[in-house]
Amino acid sequence: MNEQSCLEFTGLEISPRKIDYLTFILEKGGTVKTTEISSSLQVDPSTTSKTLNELARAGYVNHVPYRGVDLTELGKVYTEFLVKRHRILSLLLTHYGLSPEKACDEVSRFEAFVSRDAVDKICSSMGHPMFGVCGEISHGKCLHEEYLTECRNK
Amino acid sequence: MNEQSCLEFTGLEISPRKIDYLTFILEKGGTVKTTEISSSLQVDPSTTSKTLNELARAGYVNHVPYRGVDLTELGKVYTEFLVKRHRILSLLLTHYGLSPEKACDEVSRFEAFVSRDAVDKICSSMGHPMFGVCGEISHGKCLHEEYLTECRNK
DNA sequence: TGTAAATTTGGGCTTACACCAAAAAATTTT
DNA sequence: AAAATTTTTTGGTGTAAGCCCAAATTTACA
Repeated sequence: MNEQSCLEFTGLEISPRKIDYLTFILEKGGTVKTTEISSSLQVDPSTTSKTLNELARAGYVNHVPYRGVDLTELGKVYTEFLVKRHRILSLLLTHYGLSPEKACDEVSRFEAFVSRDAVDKICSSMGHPMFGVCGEISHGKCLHEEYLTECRNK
Repeated sequence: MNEQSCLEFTGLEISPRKIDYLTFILEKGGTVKTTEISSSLQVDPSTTSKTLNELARAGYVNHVPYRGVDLTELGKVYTEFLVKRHRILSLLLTHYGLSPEKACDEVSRFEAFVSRDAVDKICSSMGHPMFGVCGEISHGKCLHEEYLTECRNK
């Protein structure tokens, strides 16, 4: 995976449920076992096993059978975007009178269908906030030109 | 369908594609033929026929076989909400730097998963705007108490 | 009335997601 | 180290939402 990989996704590649898998793996960190994911997401281990294979085939995780998974470089970059998207959108909704909890729930339902492009626009329109309602917002390694320029001019 | 029917939905009842069917039927008005829907949504008539049956079973349309469909009272109220949601969310996104067209496209992808409750909060937080980027925003027959009170006090 | 057009039905395919049972691999226990 | 237990995977199934094609049905019209 090269350095431009962060520019090569729309944010619409992953289904809602796979977002849960990836963010769990990112938050847990390191190598994660099938059972840990299964009990966290409350699904049968066989379901986890199959989903992990799909995520591996798509290049987001390394899966060593019977051993566990960890994020690939693409997986890390991608999942950081997923987290950022979640936090930006949640923060946005709280600006319209939703409680942090409700905002989080609401966003979890639709975030998979919000493009990276839209998130970037919202993010810069909000002034690249550093904190959301459910954690720190990392602007990651994929800062877009506009923000880099802003930073340089500080 | 009684007068309270407008209070008995979450906004999450309908799949993305069915939204297209219902809004087309609302916009076309009156009784709509299978073929009209098919050519507008670019799907096989057999697909339309089956979807119409599902919408009829769910109570949103009256379907007279070989004749066409029209919205039930519930269908009208519900679809007016769908349109309002689309317009409120599109308007919202344009406030974050998205063009009207991009906002519309973006919203079309995720609107099905935004609850009525969230839409109501966003709507009142925006001051119940009357115009969106893709048409007039009707606040319909299901105005919530807060807005009714506001109106009474004007 | 008979043919053409519209519509529906039946069958099949895909994606996403889930479960269970059984096989396989790893781990733990004795 | 071998046996027993636990974890993980595989294979089979099922549901729900879409979609298409081909064939049957109904309507419309010439």
